[in-house]
Amino acid sequence: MAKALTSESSGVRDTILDVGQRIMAGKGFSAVGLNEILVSAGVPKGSFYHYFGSKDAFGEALLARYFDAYLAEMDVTLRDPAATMASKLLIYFAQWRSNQSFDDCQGKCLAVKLGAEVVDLSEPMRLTLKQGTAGIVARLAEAIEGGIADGSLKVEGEAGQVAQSLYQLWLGASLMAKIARDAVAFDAALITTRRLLQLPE
Amino acid sequence: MAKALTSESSGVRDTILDVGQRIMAGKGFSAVGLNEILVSAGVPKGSFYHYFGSKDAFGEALLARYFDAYLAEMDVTLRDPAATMASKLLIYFAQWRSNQSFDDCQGKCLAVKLGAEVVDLSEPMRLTLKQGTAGIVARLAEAIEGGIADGSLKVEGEAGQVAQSLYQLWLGASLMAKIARDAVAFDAALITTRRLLQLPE
DNA sequence: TACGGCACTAGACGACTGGTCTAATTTAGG
DNA sequence: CCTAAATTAGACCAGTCGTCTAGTGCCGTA
Repeated sequence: MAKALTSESSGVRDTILDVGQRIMAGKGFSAVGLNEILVSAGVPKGSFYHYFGSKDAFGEALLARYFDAYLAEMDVTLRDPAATMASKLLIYFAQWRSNQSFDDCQGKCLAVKLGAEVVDLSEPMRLTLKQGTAGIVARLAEAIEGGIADGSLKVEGEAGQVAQSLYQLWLGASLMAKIARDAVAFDAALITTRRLLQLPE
Repeated sequence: MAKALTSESSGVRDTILDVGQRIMAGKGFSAVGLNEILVSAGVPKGSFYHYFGSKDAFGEALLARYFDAYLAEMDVTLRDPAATMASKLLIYFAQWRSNQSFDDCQGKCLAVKLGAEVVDLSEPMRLTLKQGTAGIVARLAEAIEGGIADGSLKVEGEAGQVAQSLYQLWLGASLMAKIARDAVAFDAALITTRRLLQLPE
């Protein structure tokens, strides 16, 4: 019955994760009760503690799964051999922007939505976040180095430092976009991104 | 009794706000119950609803008060006539960094800590956040224009766009600092800040 | 001194939700 | 058909926000 409503990729555990991610991406971690997730997933409460040790452990699994998928998609975007590194980076940021669009629902970036809240709540969740964001920055740094190598972009200073700054810039832009509920933050971030990578406007 | 523990600047209302801010800056909004705040403040529940209509209204007052104080302090920092605009901006960001230090408690920036969580929870809180952050960006833009005028810095493009990007950059840096629990994010942000303002390293 | 009215405090209470856990049930294997 | 593991049902109580009724103390006025 309720199963048909979900993607039902591989059993109850993933269903809970799917639904939980959708709801928590909207309302945050603490504000969402297990009940809401479980009812919406059509899964009885008792099952939850069969698959997860606690709400915190659930949050950790949720973040880990999220970053796995995120990094995999990022690799797809940045690995295309038919494009310059600079253009692939611009595509990546364009995707970022549209992922945070307000049409479907605002903001699927869990680092922004849950990061600040969860970091002081659970050490395992913090470490998962730390590892995931480090992976993103590392890929960005690699892409920048690739762009220098293929001549499609230039940076002042170290690629790693620029990568870190770019990620922070877009993280902050996502937060501002959520606060202001418009996209001007992304416009500003994009202009600054081009400037830092010394790309034509 | 319990009064002596607080600053007791001007009555119960401010005490509740003081204590609430301290606790929520650590644990977030939803994760903190009124009880915890009120017990810690030595104020009975009945008083709370005399001063505030609801928890949401309380959060709104909290944010409004926070931004008032923040903008006032920012004005003090940026208004000193004896320094160049560039050096005042650098002082501002140095203050930002030390405000988010891990010694006392990590992170007093409520825009980072509460922003993403609260924005989808309460429209009044969102608008307070929007107004407050807009005030910060406006002052930053003004300072950049002043710095161009006094010759202490230069920017490519519009001052407002650079101001917006700088704020986003530091917002993101604060989030990363919370996640990683170190200050490398601020180092990166500072280097990029100097670059965007065309200041010597 | 007496009174009336107001600002505020006190904290019990209700209706409900939170996460957690144990006991019961279903399911699968031999 | 019996055992053992996988899964579920729902009890459990501490905690949630918010309401409500007394009660306190302090005014200004007379």
